[in-house]
Amino acid sequence: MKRPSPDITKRKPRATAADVAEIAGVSRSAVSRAFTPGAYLDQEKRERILLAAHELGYQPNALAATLQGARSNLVAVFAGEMRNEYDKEATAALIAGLNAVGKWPVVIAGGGDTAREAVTQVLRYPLDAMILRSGSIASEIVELCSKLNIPVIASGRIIEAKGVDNICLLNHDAAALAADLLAERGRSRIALVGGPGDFGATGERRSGFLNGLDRHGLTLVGEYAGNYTTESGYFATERLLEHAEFDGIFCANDAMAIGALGALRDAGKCIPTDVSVVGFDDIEMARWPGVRLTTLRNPIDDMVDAVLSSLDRRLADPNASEQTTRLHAEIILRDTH
Amino acid sequence: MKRPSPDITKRKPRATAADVAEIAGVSRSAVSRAFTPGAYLDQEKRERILLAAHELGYQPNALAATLQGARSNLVAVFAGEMRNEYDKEATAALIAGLNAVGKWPVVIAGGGDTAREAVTQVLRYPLDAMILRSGSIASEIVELCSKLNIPVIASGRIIEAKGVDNICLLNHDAAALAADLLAERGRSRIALVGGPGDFGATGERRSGFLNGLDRHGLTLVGEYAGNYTTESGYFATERLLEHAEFDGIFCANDAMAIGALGALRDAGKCIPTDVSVVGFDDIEMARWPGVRLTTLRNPIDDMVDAVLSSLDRRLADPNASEQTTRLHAEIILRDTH
DNA sequence: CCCCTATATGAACACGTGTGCAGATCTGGT
DNA sequence: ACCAGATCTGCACACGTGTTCATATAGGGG
Repeated sequence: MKRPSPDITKRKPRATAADVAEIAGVSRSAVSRAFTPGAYLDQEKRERILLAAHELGYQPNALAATLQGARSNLVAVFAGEMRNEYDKEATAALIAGLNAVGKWPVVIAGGGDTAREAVTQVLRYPLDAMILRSGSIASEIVELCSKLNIPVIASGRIIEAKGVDNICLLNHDAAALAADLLAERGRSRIALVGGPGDFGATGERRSGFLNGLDRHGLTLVGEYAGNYTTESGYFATERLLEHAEFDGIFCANDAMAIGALGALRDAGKCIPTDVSVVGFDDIEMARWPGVRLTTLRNPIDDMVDAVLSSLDRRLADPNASEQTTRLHAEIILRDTH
Repeated sequence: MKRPSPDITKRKPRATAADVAEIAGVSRSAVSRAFTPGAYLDQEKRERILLAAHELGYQPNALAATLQGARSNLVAVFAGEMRNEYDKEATAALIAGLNAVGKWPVVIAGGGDTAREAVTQVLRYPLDAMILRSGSIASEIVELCSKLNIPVIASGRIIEAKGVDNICLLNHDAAALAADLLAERGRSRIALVGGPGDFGATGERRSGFLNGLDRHGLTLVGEYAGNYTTESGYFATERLLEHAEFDGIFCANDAMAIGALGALRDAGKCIPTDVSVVGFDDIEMARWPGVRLTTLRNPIDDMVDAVLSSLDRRLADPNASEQTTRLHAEIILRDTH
């Protein structure tokens, strides 16, 4: 009954297989086998062990198991700043999806130096994979993971690197659909609220939209860049109203489109009679009464499915070649076009 | 140079301290010491080791360290369904806060049986703590954690149980402030959009509001329960407009208040001239142009600070007595009251 | 020269688990 | 009664780490 460490600040350690073995009157190996389906073990003995385990709240320590080569089932998710609604919805769905298949997401939020340090620290754990939902410091992360043989899955942007799987929307095609929509409504004086240049999808959506307009012989009458927040959409639209006359406007995401709706209404415009508004993403808010935004759905469920299947593939065969999955947007017609 | 397991499906294992020791020409112990600040180790040798480690991308396996009694720094966060904006914002902030102090959140989303199973699985890891942001299956979780000596911190609801710390807003007092606000504006015919009964804060906010009204000699002219979504706020307000005449309305959260704004405007009411609207939480959207909702701030930063300091306290002294931290709401005056 | 101390180093152990191995027991067929 | 095979069980090892322990080396004061 010796207590090697009478340190009062230390928590009583959790029950171990040896503890269970003792009170169940069996060997430690038997306890391990009781938790291993298909292992040879007397039925009556197994029940006795599980009962004892339940009493103590014992479960095998997943980390100790890792040392024998078992998968950790821990997956790092680098979520970035999550400043806009779409990012939050997508991350929440991804977490739920991982949970559903028995993978446990260790989530890193934020950016800059804090995130860099966080990623480094998290890599001290034996991760099954790293999922990137933010592009910041991506190349450093990829390099670190590659040294550690940790598969990387990028979602929402393309990262060209060895061993990185990509899941990304066909932004170009989707934005072209927005142009079709406005043209078919007979809109001819079109404005654009774009995004910041440091995000890959911004350029794809812009060029896709311009391409689509071109197919209908249309060009932009005005353009202003926001930063994907609602406030910036409001502000951008105010500026556009000052300098140009337009009857259709495409915003590179829904948050900005909702800002645009506010600015147009405050300016006395009637939607969609005076101006058609088309957004991008189909966030929850776009469905709300009083908003009912026409938009292009950036399909979160498809994204999660693709990430999970990519994860499966990579775990089954670590040497599998890189794979890029491109997702298709769907037109959602509501009341603003 | 023997390969005990030529299994092609198995990933090449990460570098270990022994690998680093070999290429640096030192003992394995020296490698461990190189990563332990303050340990006796020749300066030149330490540099050589760190260089070799960097080359291999080596970092000590945090889980193996756990076996010697080190903290895992893993913290489970049970986030629930995250159906409304406030939950998403609060969870994102909590994750970022944990990251900032070197704790790594393993996030569980969802509810029901899936969540129950998920919690059980996650408890196989040696967690530093369990943070609850959802009340569903709370009592089961608390019992499991108590057996495993894992401290539990509940945020957003009070859980009366041994070893559980609580962080919770003073909902009653805050809702009473909303009543003051409406009364001071001279509103006399007041309606309420409440929440579902299975959430503790709902009752506190309702009784606090009624109490506040009573202090001004006012009573409700109408009441309808929503489910904390914007759609339900819109619907509830429509119903209230059918059956009662009111000039002030309090909604138990901002999402429903925003729905109420939509319903009131669609009914031709002018805000705040005809009707004052007060929400609860101060989500990001409440600040948006075109919304500018008057509301009561449910202070996320304070919540995160309280959770972190509770975590600190619990880790420093596992036998510390339970602690309940009550947070204060702040009145945010904008354009709807 | 010796002695004491501060510094440096590697061997060995402990942590909790899964599993290979060898031995024990049981089953059923001749 | 005997043997082959199936079923069961415990011992011992490996996994990657931090730390104690004993030992070795260097430095400084007498």
